Amino acid sequence: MARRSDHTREELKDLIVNTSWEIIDEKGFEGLTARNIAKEIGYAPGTIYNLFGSLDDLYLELNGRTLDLLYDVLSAPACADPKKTPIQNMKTMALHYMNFAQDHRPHWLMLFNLRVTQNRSDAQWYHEKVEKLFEPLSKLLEPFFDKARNKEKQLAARVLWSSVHGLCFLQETGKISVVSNDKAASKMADYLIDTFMAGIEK
Amino acid sequence: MARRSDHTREELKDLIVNTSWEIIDEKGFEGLTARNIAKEIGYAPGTIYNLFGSLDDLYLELNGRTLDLLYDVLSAPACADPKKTPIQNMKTMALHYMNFAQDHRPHWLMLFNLRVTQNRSDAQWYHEKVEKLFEPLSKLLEPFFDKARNKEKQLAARVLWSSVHGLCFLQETGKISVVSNDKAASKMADYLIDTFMAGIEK
DNA sequence: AAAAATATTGAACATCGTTCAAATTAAAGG
DNA sequence: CCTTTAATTTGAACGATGTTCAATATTTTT
Repeated sequence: MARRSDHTREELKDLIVNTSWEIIDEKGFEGLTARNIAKEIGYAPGTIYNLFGSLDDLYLELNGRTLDLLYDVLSAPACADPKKTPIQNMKTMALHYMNFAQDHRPHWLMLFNLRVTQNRSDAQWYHEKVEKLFEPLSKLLEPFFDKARNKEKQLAARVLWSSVHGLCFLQETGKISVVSNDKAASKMADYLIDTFMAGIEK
Repeated sequence: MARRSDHTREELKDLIVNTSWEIIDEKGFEGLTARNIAKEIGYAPGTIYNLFGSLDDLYLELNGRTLDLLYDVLSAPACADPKKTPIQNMKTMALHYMNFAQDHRPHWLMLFNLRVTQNRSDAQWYHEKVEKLFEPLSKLLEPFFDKARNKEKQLAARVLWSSVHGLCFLQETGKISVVSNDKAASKMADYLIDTFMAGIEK
């Protein structure tokens, strides 16, 4: 039996989240079970329920981490290179997003897993992380909208973001196979950005 | 025990699919279990496995139906009204898609459920149904591309379709809450279509 | 009528999320 | 240092799930 002085409550929570993260990396979301986590951290399954009310709460925590990582990727300097045009930066950002989806596939998929946090009105902090996700793109859009059209800029950011995501999701999950070719996905994103931005400039 | 002369093999298959469809309507995808179906049709759970190798096979069949229904919606005359501009028709089509997602929510969600048919290279007939989904939009795009740019038209259709879907998905699942307002989703679709098509016309 | 072929059954298996009384460990009081 | 109280950890147990497959029941063939 694990001694309760082995970890503080907070340490244990971190341990569970970290271990869960690795399990997802190795075995995918399907491999993430209470018993699996327990075995890995050397505690009993019940312990997880002492720290997290349910696995859904743990999922939310994990998704929070994924959102943080995703934000880091989208807000990287490479996506806001002053030597490049905003449109070029947008394409880079879209590419980064798609690479993120590939590199962290199981974690990224988990964000959109319908089983996870389905009927829960997600925590406020979660919504804030989501909100932050639109900011890097919104900044790139600034040159195209004067201050009076700030609302439209927000709209454009969300629409463009969702569109790129839509491409990425259909491509990555293969549910509605949008493209046959593998590298064609980024080409589609480029086409979307070029066309959409041309429409805005008009 | 159900007598085996009650239904032919094909009748039984239809019975299972139809009953499953209703269960999903009433209880959502979570309520669709082998035991639930069996109880409803008056057979034992094992019978389902005689007709469908696994529940995944049944899911595929159900998704096929949803795709058929969705095609009917997108190819409705209202979405190709000759008295309206192609862009107006596109907006109608997008609205129809979003309404479909709302009206047949559990079935529509099932199309993108990651649990379903994950590692299976889906049947050919399934891919054909998916392929057909792009056609109505592709037709509306025809006036904007001459014959030499047919490839680009196909690309545009897929990009635009995926983009609208991306909006709809994020909105409907609430995973990445794109809009606060309820009816704002269709407004975003309109903005996307207007801007994207303006970019194409340029 | 007997035998062969086919269809149906439902108990059994492994697994899941989750609960909670009991056991264990740490802290507080005397 | 011992006893009592509080907090933590446990793991068997519950009700589910998808799936299997020997046994049973039904139909067809001989």
